[in-house]
Amino acid sequence: MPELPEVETIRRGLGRLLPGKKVLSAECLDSPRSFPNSSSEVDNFLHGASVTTIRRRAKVLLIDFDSNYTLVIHLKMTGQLVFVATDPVYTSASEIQSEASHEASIATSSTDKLAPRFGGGHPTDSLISKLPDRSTRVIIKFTDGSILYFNDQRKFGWMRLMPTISVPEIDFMKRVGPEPLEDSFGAKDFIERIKRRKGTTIKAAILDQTVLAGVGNIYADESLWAAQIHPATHVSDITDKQLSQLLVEIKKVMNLSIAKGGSTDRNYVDAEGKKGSYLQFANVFRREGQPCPRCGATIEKIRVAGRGTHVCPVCQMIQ
DNA sequence: CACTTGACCTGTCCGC
DNA sequence: TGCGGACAGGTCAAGT
Repeated sequence: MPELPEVETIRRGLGRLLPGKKVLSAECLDSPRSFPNSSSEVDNFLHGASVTTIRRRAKVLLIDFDSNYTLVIHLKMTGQLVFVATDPVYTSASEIQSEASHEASIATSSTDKLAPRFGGGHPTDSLISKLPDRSTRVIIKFTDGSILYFNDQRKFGWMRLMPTISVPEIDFMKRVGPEPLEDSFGAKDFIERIKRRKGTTIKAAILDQTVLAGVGNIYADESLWAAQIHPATHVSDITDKQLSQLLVEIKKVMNLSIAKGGSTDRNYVDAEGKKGSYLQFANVFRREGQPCPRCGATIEKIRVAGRGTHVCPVCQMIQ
């Protein structure tokens, strides 16, 4: 769930909302799991610090403070970061809620199967007014009365406060591959990296974060469909030309998703509590039993690389 | 060493 | 209607 396009959407939202805000307090409701820093670290480097910039690397969000500390956040599958402007600008929160409601009604009108839902089925507009809820893990309050909620149903997500200068030293940061949307990342580099995983399937290879950053299950299935490559194809059986096309499709699919505010499958929302609409444009993901938009064959759901995998059995032929 | 599987969690959905 | 169990997937640790 949050994959690169979702995390990027959140980054852009928080980038509009947070810079300049000064932290009043930070509270972890399931301490220390979701936010294991010591209270002295939080007191010394978060309380009273102001947000400078919001960055993203792979699926990791980075909130920098003028204390030269950074909140490193991984949302894993069900994590949310939702910003709520309470008093003194209560009206702006209301505007956000009505926008979210509008978008949710559009999304719901597409197909029942894809109608995004939230927890127990609450519409998005009720989310903000009901926070905190039982999925809330961390509450960060700012001096102007606004609040940032870190929610995570499944408790896989986490945040850590650490010196900004130490962020690149995190194991994950050292190992993670290049950003697929960087212009400087091209076919040659992609092909070479994929071929390091020649003993496995192409889906496992593009899901490997050390090969390429940010691809998760949704965009793996969608880009492989677009490139007409069966997800279970062994890397050694794919031509350079096909890999080159696959990179084109990965970039296309991710850019489209960012433009649509990401994918809301079950509970992803952006920084303002809004759902993403990309799944309305998905060709295979969660569309098993429906006709392939390209050839009309019935889309199947199979298991590849330990994941539920959506594939057209006709036009994504194993080579 | 390369690769695969299981664990971490909780809410939802399906079948009995 | 209630309940058990399968399933969802990002990442790391453990197993093959």
